[in-house]
Amino acid sequence: MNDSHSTGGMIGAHLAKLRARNPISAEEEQVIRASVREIIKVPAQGTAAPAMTPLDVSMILISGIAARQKDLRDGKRQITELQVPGDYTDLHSFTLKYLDHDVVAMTDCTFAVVPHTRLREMTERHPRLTRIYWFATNLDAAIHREWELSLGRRSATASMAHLFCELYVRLGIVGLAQDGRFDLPLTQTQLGECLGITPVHANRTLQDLRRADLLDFASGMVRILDLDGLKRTGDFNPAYLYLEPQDR
Amino acid sequence: MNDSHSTGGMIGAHLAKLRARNPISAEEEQVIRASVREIIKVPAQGTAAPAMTPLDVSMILISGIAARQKDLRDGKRQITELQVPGDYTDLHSFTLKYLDHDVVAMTDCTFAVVPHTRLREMTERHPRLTRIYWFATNLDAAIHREWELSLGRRSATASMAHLFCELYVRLGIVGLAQDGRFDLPLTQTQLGECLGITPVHANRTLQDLRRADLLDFASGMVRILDLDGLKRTGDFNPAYLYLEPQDR
DNA sequence: CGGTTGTTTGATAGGCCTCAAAGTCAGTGG
DNA sequence: CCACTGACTTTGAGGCCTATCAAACAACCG
Repeated sequence: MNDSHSTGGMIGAHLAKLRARNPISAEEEQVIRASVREIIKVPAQGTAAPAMTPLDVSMILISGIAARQKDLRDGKRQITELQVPGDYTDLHSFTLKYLDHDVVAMTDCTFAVVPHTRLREMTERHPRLTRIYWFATNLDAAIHREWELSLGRRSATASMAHLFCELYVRLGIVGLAQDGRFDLPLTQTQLGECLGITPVHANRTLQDLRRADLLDFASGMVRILDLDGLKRTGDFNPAYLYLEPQDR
Repeated sequence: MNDSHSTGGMIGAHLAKLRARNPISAEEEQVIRASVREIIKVPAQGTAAPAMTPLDVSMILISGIAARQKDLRDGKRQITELQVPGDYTDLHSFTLKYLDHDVVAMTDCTFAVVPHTRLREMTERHPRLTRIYWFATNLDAAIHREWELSLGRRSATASMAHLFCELYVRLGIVGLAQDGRFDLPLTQTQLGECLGITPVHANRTLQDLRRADLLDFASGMVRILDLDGLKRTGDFNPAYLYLEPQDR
């Protein structure tokens, strides 16, 4: 039917993300691999999934950094969540039918494309996998809530620290962060769009963290120098990332 | 098994909310009614579902206003979503197993309690209902994203206007708002906790809207005087509430 | 090497916060 | 029936955090 070796072979990060939260059997892994129809590339700044448009596929991010973003009439932009490799960037389009936001590629990205027809089959035949993917979208909502807390109540410095902590954990799960280091090819403007601040203030906020010897962010590379201190200034508690494996 | 007449009979608002987005058959309605184990009351300020605690039931709000809220170390509080009658306030606890936030009663509330065991049965036997409830949690996430946009990019006045527009639509769906009027027994402090502003500023923001003849909010009653104007100042577009019925 | 994109710095402005106190109103009890 | 209380709303003054505007600096690129 589909060539699950050439396509399903690239979703190692996705399986790692799932397995960090629930056991996945060999049979389930096979179903997941077989759900992928094709692999596509989206260049930096490109739109992977447009808002307000009927969709019949969902996409798993294989490589690169993507984001959900919403725009205001006056051109102001808010990123509501960052996506890292392994994330199902628009699994929710399966039930929503269209998206209330754009999914955009922050860097050059590769995606695995999964037709909604196969997700529908999954809900008919694989209730446990269905619960696991339902959980995955609920995890996105939990991240949204934590960002609401940052946007509403945390200072810019605390929000920035919190964001780096979150990314360190999420990238670590899929093997893309270790020893306090990870690649993050985002501009300061884009970081500001995550935190609801201007590029100028994003810059000054990063300088704060640098001056406090908490982390260094330069040329797309993050070096966390004091993880405990960073967690403290960001009021970071990873419970909202649901890292303990559970039976679902 | 359970007395679905005495318990399931109170979820009319819930069915109305579901039917605004998808057809629900008589058989499915029966499954939903039968899923309710009991009805409980939670007094104003009480915690309906505590954060960070293993849960084995989910709850449908029957009457009253509830909220998801997250706290910061320093006591600052952020409400991440308001819940109105008909909403499944913690359906996501079925897959999350514990919540990253409290569900608190803003007013005296009544809830229908649904054991997770019955939700699990639903995922095994009723794939279409599963998709519909999956959608319901994705709708919560969409609301979270819209609030992120308010918190990050909208002015306090615009955010406040937007919030009233959202509540007018959501309460209208379940028959609790009409002709620009609805009950909203919240304090200005609580409204501020939704928007990430202080009580003092919430007060001044409400005065702005009053002075602009957009709406009046007094003694727990909202009167929208100029809905179009309110939508314009709040940059409100209801697309994120997914109001068109779809096959799921 | 000019052009473009992104970062950094400086000066000023403004939205929202903080602190403080007065005003309003419903409920309670003498 | 009138203090009295407590919760909430409103007003005022001053200050801080972040935005805005402008320009210089740095880095990459064809």
